[in-house]
Amino acid sequence: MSKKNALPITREQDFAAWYQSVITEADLAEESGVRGCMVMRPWGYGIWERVQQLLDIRIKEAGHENCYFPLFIPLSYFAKEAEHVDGFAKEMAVVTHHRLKSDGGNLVVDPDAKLEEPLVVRPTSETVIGAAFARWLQSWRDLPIMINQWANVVRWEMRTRMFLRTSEFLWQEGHTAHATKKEAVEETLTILKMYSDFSEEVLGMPVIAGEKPENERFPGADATYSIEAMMQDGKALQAGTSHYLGQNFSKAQNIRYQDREGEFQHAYTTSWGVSTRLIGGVIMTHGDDDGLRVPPQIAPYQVVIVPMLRDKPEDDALLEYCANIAKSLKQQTVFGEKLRVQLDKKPGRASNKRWSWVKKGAPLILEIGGRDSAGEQVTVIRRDALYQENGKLDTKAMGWQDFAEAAPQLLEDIQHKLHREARERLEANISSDIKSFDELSEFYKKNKYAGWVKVAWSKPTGSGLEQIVERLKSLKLTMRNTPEDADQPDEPCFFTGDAAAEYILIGRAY
RNA sequence: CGGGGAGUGGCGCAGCCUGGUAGCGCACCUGUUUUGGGUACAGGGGGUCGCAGGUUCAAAUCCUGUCUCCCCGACCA
Repeated sequence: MSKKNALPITREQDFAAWYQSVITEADLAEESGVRGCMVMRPWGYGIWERVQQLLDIRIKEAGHENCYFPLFIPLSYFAKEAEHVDGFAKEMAVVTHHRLKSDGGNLVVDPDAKLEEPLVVRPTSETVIGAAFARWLQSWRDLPIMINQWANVVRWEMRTRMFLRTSEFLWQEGHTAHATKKEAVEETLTILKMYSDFSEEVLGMPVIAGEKPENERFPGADATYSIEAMMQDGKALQAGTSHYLGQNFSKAQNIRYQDREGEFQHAYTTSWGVSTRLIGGVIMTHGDDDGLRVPPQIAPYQVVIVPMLRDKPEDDALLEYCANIAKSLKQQTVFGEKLRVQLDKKPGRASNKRWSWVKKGAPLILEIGGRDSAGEQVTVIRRDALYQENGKLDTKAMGWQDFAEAAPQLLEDIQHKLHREARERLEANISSDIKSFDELSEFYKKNKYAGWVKVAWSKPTGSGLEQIVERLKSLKLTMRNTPEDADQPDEPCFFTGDAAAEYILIGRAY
């Protein structure tokens, strides 16, 4: 039976257009008129705030403190780390003047107000934070330094997509300095684990954590680790990265200290971040043809009450009934926090309001009309299970007190169900039985949503690596990462036939 | 940055080729009707056509420049 969906387009028809329509229809964000910059609307920003709150707790529990560094970085700071500046030079926004003047009614940049030294709008803060580390660090007693900041950064990308790659984006960037390589590597991996757990547990977004190949490293890093999520079209999304920077930045920026013997030593540093890109990941992990499905832990509202108002005097009594239920629900605890409830009092047809909450992806929607209040009931809609088998909307009437008691469990069920669904999809779409390049080519030609392929490889460097990258590129493929928990391969290198060093995941990527 | 497409009331579009100062659907407002599932009818408000310049008696329509968005490519912690 043909069922009408809330979105104008389905994932099957056109995944990219579907993604755009979720963002529009769920009121997550919109274009701003400035290239690659978006306005985040309350529902979209509310999800980001939840991500911030919950991740911030974990960052602090892991021993870091928050602080804030300036948006502008003197151009000269970038000159110090050669690889780093090479990596970012092509995408930096630069401030060169500090004043406008009126020229025949038009505002123009005042050429007399040129800055002595141009200021870069930070694309990331290693350089400015490194300069601070150099000041802060004198003695071995000052280590480790473990800080984090929540900030916006700007990268002038050629091609932008809402949430996935915007010119300006919001993120957290952690920066640490340690006395030993061992400690710094441990920190890098601790954060990788933190990101991976956060993604699975809070976002319900399954990921593969592992090390990026050399060619995908952060500019200036000795090692880059990532969590890679699989979108519903089978493409990979690099959802978070953790970098071991070795002594590259500390040597370039003179981040050093005197050890117990009085000798000068350079510190070992790390940096790591996740961004608003996570929201793009959540959309493409949990969204369906009726819009977004927000995992309860990050839903700004977990239960939305839609009263069936009729613009008549009896509305007052209905609203009072709903307000009481909202009050009672708000006293419930779920995931260790107070339940978040919204009573949607906006005038308008209940059915319109319901579909708007469906599209936004509120986990539980309660529709409450006169018949419900008379029977002390509520009508419950689960966003993760909208339809019955016959294609009709699945609504279930419950006593309101029963619902209030059951709500925390229902929300936990939804959280787990979304995660499990996505986890199964991830696992089902990693192929490890492809053994030749021709097969690989055929595989991605045949399957629209092919997912990833796991192969053994010899991990060459230099031109050997370059060749592999080029061959993969011809199929629009990239190496994602080497899964942390992968075994040692007992088969030859997929690309060269030499002895293999490790397994690596290959896929198309955002 | 290269190739393609597009910018017309809040949204989606027609008009542009063959210049003559805007039209449709949805949304919105008012009224009536209806109402446990995205009600129906009637009436109404709102735009000078992305921006700038040019051609012309006259420009949404032609020309030039520019900005933004979408798709493909290159690029991409």
